[in-house]
Amino acid sequence: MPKITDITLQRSGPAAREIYSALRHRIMLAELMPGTAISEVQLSEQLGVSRTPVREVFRRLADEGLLRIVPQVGTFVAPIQLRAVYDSQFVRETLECRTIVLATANMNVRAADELQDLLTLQKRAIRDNDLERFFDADDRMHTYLIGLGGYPAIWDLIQGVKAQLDRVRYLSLESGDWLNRIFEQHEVIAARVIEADAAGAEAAMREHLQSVFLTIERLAVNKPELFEGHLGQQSSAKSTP
Amino acid sequence: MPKITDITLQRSGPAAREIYSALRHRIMLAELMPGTAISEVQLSEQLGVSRTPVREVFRRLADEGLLRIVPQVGTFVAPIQLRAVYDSQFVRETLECRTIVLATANMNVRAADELQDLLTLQKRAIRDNDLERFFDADDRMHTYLIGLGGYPAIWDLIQGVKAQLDRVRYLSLESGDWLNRIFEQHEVIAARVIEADAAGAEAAMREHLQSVFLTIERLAVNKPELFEGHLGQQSSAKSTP
DNA sequence: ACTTGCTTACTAGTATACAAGAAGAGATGA
DNA sequence: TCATCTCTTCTTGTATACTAGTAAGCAAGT
Repeated sequence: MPKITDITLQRSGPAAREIYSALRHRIMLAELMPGTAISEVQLSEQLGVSRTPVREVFRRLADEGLLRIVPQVGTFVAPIQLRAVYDSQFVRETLECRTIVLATANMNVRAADELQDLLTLQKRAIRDNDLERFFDADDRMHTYLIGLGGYPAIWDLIQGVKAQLDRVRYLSLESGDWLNRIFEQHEVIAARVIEADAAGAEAAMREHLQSVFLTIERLAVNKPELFEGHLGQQSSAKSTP
Repeated sequence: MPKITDITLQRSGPAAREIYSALRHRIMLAELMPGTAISEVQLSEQLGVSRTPVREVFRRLADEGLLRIVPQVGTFVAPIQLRAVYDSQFVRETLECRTIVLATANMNVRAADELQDLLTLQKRAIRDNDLERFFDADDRMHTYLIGLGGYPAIWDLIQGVKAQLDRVRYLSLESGDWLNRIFEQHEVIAARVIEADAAGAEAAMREHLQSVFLTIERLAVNKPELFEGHLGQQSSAKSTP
């Protein structure tokens, strides 16, 4: 006769985790625009759970700067603060430019193959014009390079600050042209790392990150309504559809 | 006849925030040792509130890596992972060495006065042998230098990763000797920044942060029982006193 | 027509109740 | 004496009820 502990295979699963991923995804892809009001009750009913797990998710997203909780008033998708975007860029550039120097020191054949594979993934995503898949492969390449530098956990930290950057990236709807340019930069970075050219790799990485940042800055000028203080008056706030 | 809203002067205040600060403080100062079990019910009764706010605090501290929540088993003060300490050191050194270069470019008379004042605070804390006050003044100096670099928000990020470092610092019970050495390093850093010597300031900062790290590494060797995987079996776990 | 005051509907914060699982104590059997 | 099973008691996860505060809508008075 099996012990009770043996049956614990089909766990109901942490509902909160699912909700977190889903909601975060919707915010990142701007399916939920900045300023949009989100009700705990409404969302919990929509998902068929109670307020408690939804509430925990709200708290976490608020800590990440993606939601803004106003006591006794409501919860809103946070506006994109240009200040935070600049800070994110600074942190990311500083850390990645340092780690890639370390990465060149740990170079080997297997790593070269891995980088080649990641480049191939990106090329295919561009061919299929699949923005989300390209960003995913992009992330994986940066992740791998950071791990190669010897501090894989740094990526989690970058992931956190990168959230504000990525929100704008998705909004900017970068065209195939830009994707190709990003891909070419990735190729240069990979080449420099593979040939263990520390200074060259660092320069290539810095140029790459800064050029991505420029497209973001451009959007900030073209669509200023998405940024800064478009909260406080939630005049244009709409409920979740 | 007064409105109902007029009587609402004595607000109870956000209980969760208070609990967060208090509990975090107790963990940081190692009043609660790694591995210690903390019960939601027990703490909520002790504080005279319900489980809900306590639960939110637990979640946040778990996200920061200070608590470890094991479903259906318990919540424990997280062990200090040497890996995380190394990562923290790397991030902090990388970011602060970059920001201090920027700080030298923004130097002015008022900033020099401020740095002098902060050094005075530290000297007095050492004289009074007040470790906590010294660490506080220490933090304020680093905060100011980062702000002077033009990215004040970066400090919040460093604060987050620094948590793991500070836990060890408090545990190491640095003596007056060490405090004096740290103070001297601060003096050198301030001097280099004031005379706008970017390279010198960066070097001084790097040496400073690495020397602090060395004392931490030393403790990790001397008291290995506080580190790594001392959870899972909470054999030595005690309840909150 | 406009202002003032109150009612109402909605919000997040908190408290409490219930459910599910894990671990240890103790009984029961060999 | 030792192993095994069961039950009690703990834990966190979830659901629901209640409190307090905000803001907008409505109605009465000017």
